[in-house]
Amino acid sequence: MNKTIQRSITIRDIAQAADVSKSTVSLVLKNSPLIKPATAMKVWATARQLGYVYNRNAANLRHGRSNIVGVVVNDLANPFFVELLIGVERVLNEFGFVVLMAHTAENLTVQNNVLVSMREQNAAGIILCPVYDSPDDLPARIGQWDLPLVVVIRRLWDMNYDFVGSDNHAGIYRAARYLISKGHRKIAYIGRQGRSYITEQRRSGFLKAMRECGIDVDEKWVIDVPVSTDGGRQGLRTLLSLDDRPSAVLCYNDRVAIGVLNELDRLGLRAGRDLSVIGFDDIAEAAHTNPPLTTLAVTPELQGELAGKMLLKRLDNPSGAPDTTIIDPVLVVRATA
Amino acid sequence: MNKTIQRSITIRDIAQAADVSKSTVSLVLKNSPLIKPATAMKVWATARQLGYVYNRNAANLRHGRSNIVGVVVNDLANPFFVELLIGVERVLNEFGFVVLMAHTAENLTVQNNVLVSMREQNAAGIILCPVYDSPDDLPARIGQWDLPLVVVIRRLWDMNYDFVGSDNHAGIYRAARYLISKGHRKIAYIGRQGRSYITEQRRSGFLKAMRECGIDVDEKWVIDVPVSTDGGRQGLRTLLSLDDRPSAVLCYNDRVAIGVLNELDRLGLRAGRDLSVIGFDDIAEAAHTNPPLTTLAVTPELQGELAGKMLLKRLDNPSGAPDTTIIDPVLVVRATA
DNA sequence: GATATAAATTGGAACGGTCCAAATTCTGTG
DNA sequence: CACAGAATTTGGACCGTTCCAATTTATATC
Repeated sequence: MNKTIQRSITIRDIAQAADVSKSTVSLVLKNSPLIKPATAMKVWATARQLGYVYNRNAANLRHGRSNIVGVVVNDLANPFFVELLIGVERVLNEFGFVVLMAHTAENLTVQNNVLVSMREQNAAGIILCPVYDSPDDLPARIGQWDLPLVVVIRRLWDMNYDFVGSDNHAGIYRAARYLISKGHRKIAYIGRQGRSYITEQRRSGFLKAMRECGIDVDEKWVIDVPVSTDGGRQGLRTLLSLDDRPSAVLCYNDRVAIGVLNELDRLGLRAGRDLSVIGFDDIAEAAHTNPPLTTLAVTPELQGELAGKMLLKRLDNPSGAPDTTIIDPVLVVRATA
Repeated sequence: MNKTIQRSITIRDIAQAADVSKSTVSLVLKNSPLIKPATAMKVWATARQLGYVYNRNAANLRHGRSNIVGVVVNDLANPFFVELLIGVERVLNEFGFVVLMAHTAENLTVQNNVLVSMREQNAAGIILCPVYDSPDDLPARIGQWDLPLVVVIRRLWDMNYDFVGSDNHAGIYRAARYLISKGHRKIAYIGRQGRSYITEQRRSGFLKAMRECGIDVDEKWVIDVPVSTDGGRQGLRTLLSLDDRPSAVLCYNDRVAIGVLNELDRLGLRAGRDLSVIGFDDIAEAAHTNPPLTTLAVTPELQGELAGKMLLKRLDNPSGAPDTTIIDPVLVVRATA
């Protein structure tokens, strides 16, 4: 065991061994065209031979930017965000960036800490899905930090920032119209507890479709639950306890819908036959529920990729006007509606 | 718009403004007891006032260690790993570390790149769930990099490293015994395609239970599939196409089991009545499948926490003997068996 | 009030790269 | 062969912190 404390190999060591200057080595490492190929070869060889490891810390310190991108996500328990994360990660990796991941669990304090931490870490940029009750000026504040930012999925009331997300209003509207076209009139909506832009958008999409078709909405059929499978179960129980039961239910997202499906099954009812159910997101698992879930596809992984690319563009051009990409949800009809 | 390029505020700026030396400021920032409280107050105040941001890059460069921990995970499409990740992240965060996340998608090349990248990033340590066909000397190689490492979930044949995982052999064995005790004799096992320590362990747990009970295993009932919902579906179809069908099926993990459940439902069969099904992992979603899945609970989130803590311990004591924690799977009986 | 000791503070040298302006070595041309 | 211009290479300052040894200041003791 050679247990001497070994100072790590630096650019200088290579320089000495290869008989060039450290500047040359530096240039070689970044594949500069200034260097004569023969020299480059020689340097690479000795670098490899000495077991050199590039020190990004030192590099970052000097030129003031890093290859770290912070990604903050709030609910990894929801596969939607995981798929998003996968997309982001793939794109960023491809372009030589590395992902500093943080999970806020919908906690505002954690979110703040995490953002500060990423700033200290000298992140090149941030991809953020804000906690539901984030202050409206959050993006502006991050902007003042000179930290390029792309907001994903959850738009705040303020909209002056790069954004990738889906058209929540149009999505739910489309699903509602579909149900109506199938002859449903007694349609319930299980929404999210709490106020936010996205929550309002979805609810209003539902209400608009109903209004347009001249269908009265019994307010008992519009309920709010926590966004989780348990929320879905609980929502369904509430609806089934009514004297006048709906014949179809539109859910805030797939997680909620899966809870609904589960509760239905428990009660010996069959989704699609006894009650139509539609979700939102089309997470991977929606194709494998029993019965398979009819839902609105918003391609989370693609959204992740788009967000990654938008950030890269922003890094190239920090001062351009804010960009926005909105995915139009596609209704995927499976077995539940 | 004040658009002058602003050099960022450094420790020196604070020093000047607060009329102390930069060394003092440095000491204050790390809450050194050497500093007189009054001075510390003053320094903190000016730091806040100037909008100072700590530069971890510089700090890391100087003292040679960072607060970054690399977490490499291979299959985020499997909620098991996500839950693990959540656990890891929470613990590390609590202790001031930050997670550099990487997703290898079971690709050995990606895994290598990612590890190199983390090394360049000067990570304090690594938590790694190795790609299935990782070379056996991978942990040793990382050890030579002087990079503290905790391997999770997937043990290689070599075992000389910190490890957190579950007892795969005992888990499947227990499930098999349970099925047998329920009167099943025609039990199938849907395993994983490819060889690895963990794959062998599970299969042998199954075979051992059968042997012990003097039950012949029809080799047509022991099949291998890709680990995915589709793998599960495909496996079930294969089994149902046999002249002699099994009455129960043990699955490599919950994802596979969910595929089985889905295919059963599609065929109008009911898991638990027409065919008993048991999974492995007890991912959150197992409680919400239709019908709810009987499975082996291995508490992935807890395993993540344990792995995080083990790494922290290793950072404290780099030269101690390798540590191992094995979770004993608990059979959670729901509706499918 | 002098002295010994403890408590606070400080300047300067690292850490390992990148950047820049200047120096050196090559080319091709007359 | 001299020389301009291009192609390569190079030394030294610098990025923002921490570490260390040394210095200054405060406190206790006689």
